[in-house]
Amino acid sequence: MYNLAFMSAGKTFRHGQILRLVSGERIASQDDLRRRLAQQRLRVTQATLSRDLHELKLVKTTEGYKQTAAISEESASLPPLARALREFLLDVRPAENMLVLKTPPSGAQPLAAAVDASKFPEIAGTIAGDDTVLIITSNKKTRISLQQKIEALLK
Amino acid sequence: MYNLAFMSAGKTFRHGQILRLVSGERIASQDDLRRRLAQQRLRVTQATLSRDLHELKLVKTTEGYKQTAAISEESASLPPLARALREFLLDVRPAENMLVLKTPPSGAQPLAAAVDASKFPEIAGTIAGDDTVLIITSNKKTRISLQQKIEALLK
DNA sequence: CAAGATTATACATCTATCTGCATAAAAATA
DNA sequence: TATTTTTATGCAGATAGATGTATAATCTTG
Repeated sequence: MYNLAFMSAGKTFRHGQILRLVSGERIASQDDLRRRLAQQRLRVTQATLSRDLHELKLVKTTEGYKQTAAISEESASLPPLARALREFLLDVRPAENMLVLKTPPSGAQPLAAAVDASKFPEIAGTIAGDDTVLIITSNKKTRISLQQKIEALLK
Repeated sequence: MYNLAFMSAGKTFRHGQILRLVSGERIASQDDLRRRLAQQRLRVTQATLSRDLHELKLVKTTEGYKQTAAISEESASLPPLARALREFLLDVRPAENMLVLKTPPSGAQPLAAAVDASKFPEIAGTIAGDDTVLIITSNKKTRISLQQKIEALLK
């Protein structure tokens, strides 16, 4: 069965198609976009597209919806830190003025990105491998402060 | 020993704590595990732990719940640490609660994998670049202890 | 084998996410 | 400004995942 509103191709795929469409042609309105997507059997309502465009940080220009060139790559859509922690964090290991976060394989980079984006004043820098994120703080006290904040996000 | 008083969180973090617990002590039953987790504020029922252990592919042995043979084989397929050290280690550089291992180009990743597999209790985490492995320990004393063990393996 | 201990699971609940519908809010246009 | 077009959002229903309860199934031990 295809797309009966709920179990369809999924939001992620739709987002990809939206990005493809807006980069290739002039999409003048959300209803325009709705019609173009419907042509490839992606049937959703304008309300959903309003939310999609917001999540994708697309803005309306005279050339139709476009990515904000400057911001397009990075800050586009990092999940909030609490979310990343819930998804990736396996263990927290304090070590003097550092904090080691353990993740499943391949989890360290996305978690580190979320940590970086949160811009904690305690953090001097982070380094991530495959399953390990190393957070460096200026001293032990700041590490404790940071650790408390991170632990608070887990509940 | 790492974290003492910890928080309640999602399934991922609980899984990480379960792995940490079973690798460090004998967990004889699911109720045992439940009690140990409860000590760090992770309160779940035996039913949930039954599901967790299945997802983590932990099996009950006379030594308590442990990783399966499949994963044991994988870690067994890694060269023993002593061998990796002899093959790759160029220099050992202590730095407070850290130990920096220098290797020839491309030597850091395999050496770090061997270090990880050895599961030293002193190690909070490791991060490897191309010719440098950074090992984080909880404090200077544990770093000294680890350093002695590693240097002993070189003889 | 029987009794107790341990583990697995069917079912219901709770929560989070996604979506459509209806409509409010805002923007564009006449 | 009034009307029309476009976009945003409150609300409710659907779905999926996680978990507790109760209980069934299995294992251990005497």
